[in-house]
Amino acid sequence: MNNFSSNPSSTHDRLIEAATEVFSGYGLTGATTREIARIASVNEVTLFRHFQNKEQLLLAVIEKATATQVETLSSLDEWTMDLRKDLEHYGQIYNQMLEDYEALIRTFIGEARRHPEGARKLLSKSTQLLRKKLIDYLQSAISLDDVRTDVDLGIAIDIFTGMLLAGMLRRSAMPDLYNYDRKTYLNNCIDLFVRAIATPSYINKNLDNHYEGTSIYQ
Amino acid sequence: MNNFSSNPSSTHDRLIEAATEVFSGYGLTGATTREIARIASVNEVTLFRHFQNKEQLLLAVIEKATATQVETLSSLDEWTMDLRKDLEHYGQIYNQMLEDYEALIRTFIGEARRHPEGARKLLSKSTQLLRKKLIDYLQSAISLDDVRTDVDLGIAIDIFTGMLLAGMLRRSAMPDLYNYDRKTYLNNCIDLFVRAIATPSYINKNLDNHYEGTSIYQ
DNA sequence: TTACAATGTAGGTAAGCACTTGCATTCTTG
DNA sequence: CAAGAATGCAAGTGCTTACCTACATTGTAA
Repeated sequence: MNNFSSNPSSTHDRLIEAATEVFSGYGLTGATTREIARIASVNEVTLFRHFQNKEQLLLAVIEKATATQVETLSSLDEWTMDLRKDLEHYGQIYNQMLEDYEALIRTFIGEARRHPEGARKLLSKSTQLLRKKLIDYLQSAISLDDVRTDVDLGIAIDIFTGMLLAGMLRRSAMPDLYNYDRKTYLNNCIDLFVRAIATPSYINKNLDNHYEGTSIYQ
Repeated sequence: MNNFSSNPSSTHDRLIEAATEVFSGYGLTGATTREIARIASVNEVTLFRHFQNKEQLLLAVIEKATATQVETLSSLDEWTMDLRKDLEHYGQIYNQMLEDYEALIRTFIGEARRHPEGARKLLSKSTQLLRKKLIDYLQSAISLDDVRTDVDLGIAIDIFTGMLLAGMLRRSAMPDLYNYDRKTYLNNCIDLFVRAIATPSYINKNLDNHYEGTSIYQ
């Protein structure tokens, strides 16, 4: 469900798309302007007519990608206030985004330390947006007595998104090594997370089938 | 015949060390044999006398790194059978390993898809060792009624190590963006994880200070 | 001392890279 | 149609790369 591109036929946009593909596939240093031009079905000289150099092209790729991500996330705002259901929804969207941009994300994880300063900052933009949204949501879930008051929401969110990121990396790097699929992993993440941050009352009402009869609480 | 020994500061070993440093810092494609030789204080020709080509050198680097990791993990076997304490211990060791090999791990995450087949398999070796150990441990914790029976241990472990991996990546890529330190993050991961997989009885006995008096279980 | 293995030095090759120049061709638009 | 803008094409520049060849120097062990 790759969702780059807005005006596919313009040379400028085709170059950005091609660059996204090549940067993703060969890394920032491994990508060549020749190959990018070839993929865009454009002469290499044209590439340099549109972008001053390779780095400017990279910046354009980043800008486009983060804009798309932010756009996707901004359209999300309907909460059902059912903790487990809402997290599932968000988790799915976020996970989809991770998979769409898998190659690019990998590339940046690998080269973030040594390459353009702006890259990191631009990348963190969509991350921060999601983070803020989820924190606000969990805050309201606390008001409903669904989430415990002694949870550090910022860290919890980072752990949650981290689980999904790590899952994506694992899945795509060694697909045959683990005997469960994306959906199963996602469900386990959410179950695990909800169980970890929810109040006993929420857990008792919504989750436990195994232990409700044998509870030691009294 | 070439009979290069494994003398501590032998040319061979110095080359591997230097290669580790340069591969880590510049990426697999970005690393140059010139720079590796320079760091090893060795002529570039000597590098090619010891390793047939750049790729063989890379394989040697991987082999050494995973051997070190496996060695570290193998020396871990004393469990106290205090779930939270044991996970804390393991989490610290694992996290330390992640930080020690941060640069190399980043590089491989970035280039695992397009580079030597053996790399992935070698990398997964130490991962799998740890995974197996932790699964066995959690299995015994189930016997003690500390961990719920309806937890998929394999997935749970992957989620746990994933949280730590993601934390390391986040910390090292954008250190100033998050207002908590490694130790705090680690503690939160473990708390969260234990609370997610433990039985109500374990949680009640070992964790809850806030809710024990107001439990809705009856 | 002799012999040999490990290393250094100097120079080179063939390829690939980002990026440029000059000019011809097409496309768009008034 | 006319004119300017966007693109193609051929060739080339200067640099860097992995890797090689030939020969000289050192350290070590018999």
